Amino acid sequence: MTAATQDIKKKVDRPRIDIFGSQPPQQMAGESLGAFAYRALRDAIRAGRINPGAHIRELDVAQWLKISRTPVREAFHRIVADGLLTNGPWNGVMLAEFSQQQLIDLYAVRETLEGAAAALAARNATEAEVRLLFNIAATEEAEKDDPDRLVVINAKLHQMIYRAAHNQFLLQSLTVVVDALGLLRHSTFIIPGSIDVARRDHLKLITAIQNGDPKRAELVARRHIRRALSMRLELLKGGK
Amino acid sequence: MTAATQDIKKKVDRPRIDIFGSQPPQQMAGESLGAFAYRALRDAIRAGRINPGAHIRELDVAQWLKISRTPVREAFHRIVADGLLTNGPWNGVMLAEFSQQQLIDLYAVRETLEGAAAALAARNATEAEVRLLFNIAATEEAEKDDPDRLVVINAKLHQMIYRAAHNQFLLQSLTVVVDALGLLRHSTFIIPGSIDVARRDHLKLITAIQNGDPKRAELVARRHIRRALSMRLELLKGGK
DNA sequence: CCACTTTTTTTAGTATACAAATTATTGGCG
DNA sequence: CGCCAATAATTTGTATACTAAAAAAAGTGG
Repeated sequence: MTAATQDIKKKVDRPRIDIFGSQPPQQMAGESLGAFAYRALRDAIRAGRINPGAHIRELDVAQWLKISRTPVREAFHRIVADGLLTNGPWNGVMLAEFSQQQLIDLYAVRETLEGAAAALAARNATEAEVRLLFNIAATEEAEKDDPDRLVVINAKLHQMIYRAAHNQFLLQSLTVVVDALGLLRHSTFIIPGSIDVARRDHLKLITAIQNGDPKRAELVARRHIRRALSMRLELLKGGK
Repeated sequence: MTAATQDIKKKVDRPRIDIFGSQPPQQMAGESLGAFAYRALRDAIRAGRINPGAHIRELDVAQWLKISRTPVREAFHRIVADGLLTNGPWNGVMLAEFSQQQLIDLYAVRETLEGAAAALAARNATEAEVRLLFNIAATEEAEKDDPDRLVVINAKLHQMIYRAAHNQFLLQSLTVVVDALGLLRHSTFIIPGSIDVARRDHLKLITAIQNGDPKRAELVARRHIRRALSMRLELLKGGK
């Protein structure tokens, strides 16, 4: 081991998670504590209440949720498997954070899978599903001035396309990738004009699906994701 | 809930796993018991020592490995996340088994991802990696009469291509899919002629990668997987 | 004041005891 | 004999106590 490596290993600081003053969610009926802890942690992560790189301690989470460590550990393992948590340089888990290269790689996988989903949706979507897609697109149009809400609608739209592909494994793989990307704090919708571009992409994509045109659907979907990546990178360049 | 559904739920038989008379593996140095249990279970699954659909009990596994239930549960959760174990119709886990449609879906995802991996490998593979690929192909040629060994070599070759793509997330997604397919008992190499076809595919694929031709690499890879699926389905038709 | 060692504290790993839920068994009753 | 209820046995879910390992803090000698 080189001296430099040792230095790195010694100098890592592991800020304690500060974010657990917030109200914990409540356990739903028929939900095991393990599932509850899993949901609570994922929600906290999605909501951006945990800093990337922070050391997340079993006991802190257990006390936050007022349960024992056992179900918390279960939740930890599941989320590590999801790729949202990762084993830190020390022993214990931390919130994953991605380098720029990792971001590019992640988007490459997403482009591939979204393309496949779009093509499959063009083949397999039912009429009802197509109608639902247009409904969501209409909502998007209606809410075009509320970026926060658009993020949710956008996620729902994509999720619906994955469903329309009628392939559970594709859905699963895509969910993993998209969840990982959900770790990124700021939405790209704050970039001027990006909202309109995305909306036009969505309409073209849904139309291709309606027409049963897999080739075109795949093309549009892939271009849509490539655009999303370039916007993401632009955000990064401009000081996070 | 319909009457039929109830019937199904009541009539499921849940054979106990019988397979645990075998010698358990040994814990490696520096390996936690949780990791040990994970490895032991995965090995048992890969080796086909567990029947699909059998109810796998925490206590049985714990006693088999002579450890407590706690690390066994950890292993269970991880393998469930991998998709190799699944929650049975009752409460508890069982070895996953796929319907024909699920098989087709799984291969569809694999085709997409393998195609992407091949294309990326054509772009990103280093000279050393290409050399290694040709080495493995040579081994394949040398061992062409030993189907059992070929299964291993084949897996190694594909794994090497995934690596050569230099995209950790693609590698991850592919590993999940390929592992799930590894649950299928019999290799398609027992089909006469399949070995030669596969070998030719591999050579074409590696050559395309060497030439830095992503388009062709993707095409060859996708065709290779489609062929693998049709052989798999043929096996299924012929009475498992 | 700094490098190094020792002690203390913290944290994750594991075992076990117990609770809750589910499944199997038994014993009636028509 | 078959169906249902009541009870017993099994199995998973959760909490807690303990162990081992790692990190932080406090000493110690230069």
